[in-house]
Amino acid sequence: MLIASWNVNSIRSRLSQTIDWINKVSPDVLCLQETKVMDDSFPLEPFEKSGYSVEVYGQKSYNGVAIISKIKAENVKKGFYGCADYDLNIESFLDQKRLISAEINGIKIINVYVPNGSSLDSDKFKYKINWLNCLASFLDEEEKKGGMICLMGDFNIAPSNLDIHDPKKYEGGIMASDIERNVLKNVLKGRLIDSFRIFEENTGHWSWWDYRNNAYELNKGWRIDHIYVSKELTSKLKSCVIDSLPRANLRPSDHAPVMIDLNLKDIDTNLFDEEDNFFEI
DNA sequence: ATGGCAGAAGCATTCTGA
Repeated sequence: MLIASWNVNSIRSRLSQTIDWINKVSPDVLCLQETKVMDDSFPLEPFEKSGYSVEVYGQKSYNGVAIISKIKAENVKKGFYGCADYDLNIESFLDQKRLISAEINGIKIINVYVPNGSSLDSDKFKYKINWLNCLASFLDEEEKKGGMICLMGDFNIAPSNLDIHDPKKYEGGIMASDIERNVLKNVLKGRLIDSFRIFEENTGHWSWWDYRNNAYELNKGWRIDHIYVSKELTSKLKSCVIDSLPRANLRPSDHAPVMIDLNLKDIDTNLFDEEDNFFEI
C-alpha cells in the first residue's frame, strides 16, 4: 500500500503535474497540502477519471488540504475535534483549513499543513506553537481509540540539523528552532515514528527547496515534509522515499512528494470479513 | 541586512509563504 504526501502549492496551478504523478506512481493514498482553493472549485473530475476518490477541506487563496484515495475514505473529519484540553480553544483554529483525517484500509490517515510561523518573534509563530499543541491533544485522543495511525504532511519544521542543507546558517531560526523541535517531539511523544529515518540516517535528503536563489539547482533544501507512523506499522514499512523529480518540472511546486510503502497483507484479509465471505485468502 | 520567487486576488499592487 503506497501512501504519499505532497504540498502542491495550489492544486489548480499544479493539476496536470499532480495527475501525471498519480498516473505514473499509482499511490493508494495521496494527501495534498496548500490546495489554495474553495471546496466547490476543487478540480475533482481529473482525479475521478484516474480512478480516485477525493475529500477536500479548503478555503480561498491560502492553506487547504485534501485526501485522494483509490478506496473511498471513511469517517472523514475536517479540522480538530474532540481535544481533551479545552483551554486550547480548538474553535480558534477553524478559519484556517489545515487538517483533514479519515480511515482508509483500517488506517487512520491524518493530513496536516502546519503553519509556517514566519519568525520567532511574530504572532504567527505563537499561532504555530498553539496549533501544534492542539495537534498533540488531538493525537492523545486518537491514540486512546487505538488502531494504526499515519500522520503526514508539511510540518514546516526540520526535526534535526541533518534535515537542513546549511544548519549553521539557519540555527535557531524559523523551522529550525529548539522551541519548534520540542513541540514537535511532544506531538509525536515517541508513539509516532519518522518513516524516513527508519531507512536513512544521513543528511542530504530534502523535500523542499526555496524558489529563490536557484536553491533546487544548487540542491540547497530542507526536509520538512514527513510521514509518521504508529509503532505497530513500523514493522510493515517497506520503504520511505522522497521523489524529487517533480521539483525539476517547469513551474513546479517548491515541495516534492514523500511516500511510504506498507506491507498490509495480514490486514487486508480483515477487510473481507463479511457473511458472504467469497474472498478466501 | 536585504531580497530574491511564486500564487491568489484582481488589474496595480499587496499579502502570504518558507
